Amino acid sequence: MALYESGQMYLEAIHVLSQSKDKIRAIDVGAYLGYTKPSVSRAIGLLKAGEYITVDGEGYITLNPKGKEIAEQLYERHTILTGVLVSLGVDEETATEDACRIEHVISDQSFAAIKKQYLNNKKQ
Amino acid sequence: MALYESGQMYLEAIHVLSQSKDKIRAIDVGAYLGYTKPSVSRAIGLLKAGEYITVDGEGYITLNPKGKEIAEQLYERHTILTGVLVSLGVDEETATEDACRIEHVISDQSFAAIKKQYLNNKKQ
DNA sequence: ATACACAGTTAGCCATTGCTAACCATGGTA
DNA sequence: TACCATGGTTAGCAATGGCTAACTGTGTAT
Repeated sequence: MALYESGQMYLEAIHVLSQSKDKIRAIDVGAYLGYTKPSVSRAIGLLKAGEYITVDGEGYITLNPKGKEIAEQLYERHTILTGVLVSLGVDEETATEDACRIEHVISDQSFAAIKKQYLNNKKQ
Repeated sequence: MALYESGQMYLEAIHVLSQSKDKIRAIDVGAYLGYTKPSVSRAIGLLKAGEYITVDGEGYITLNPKGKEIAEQLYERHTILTGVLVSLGVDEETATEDACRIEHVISDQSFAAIKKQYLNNKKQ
């Protein structure tokens, strides 16, 4: 089961939400991403089928190890990329939006290079 | 008439090809992008309808001012982003691939910030 | 009990953008 | 003339991923 950009967004959203709430349902994810219930419902179904998440009898969503790994990786990309852009003078909102799109298309190699440089700069 | 990511790719391809050839046809664009004739045919039709390009009676394609501006802007992004990644140690091929995807999703503000930083670094 | 609100699902539409199959038109060559 | 290569078009399929409309189920409040 392939995971597309859209699926990654949902995983990341669940991860972010779980940092401030302990019970997350589809409706929360939809509110966070600005998507409608049916869109979320389908996406959640696909992620469940792919074993990226578990949805309990009450509709509460948790990330499986597989999903969590992806979500955390994306979130790290998001954080670092936003940090890089902000450090270059880009405003927070724009930086976040751009990071959100770039995180899905950049290669591991390029991200690693950017991260290394960013952390080095920060130290000094 | 809206111009989507795909349309931008075609404009950029036409621009790049016109730096080494003076007569460009749909078939050349397809070969460059790795797309089939029907895909290119439709895309060219849309770009023509949107007045981004002109196609003469023999099928030769030229960028209109409107299309040229977009193509040049994208090409600049491509060049700079590739340069940035390479300067961070990313290999040429990966850098180009990533630049190709990032150039379509990054904001003007973020790109300007990256460009400024890159040119400054280069000078020293 | 009836009614309403809230969460979720199902069915099905639409856009973008690639593809294959199959066709047309033009030009060169046996 | 007959054939074939080349370039382009048309028709229609598929995947991703939003959307609306309309339904189900459950719990609360009048």
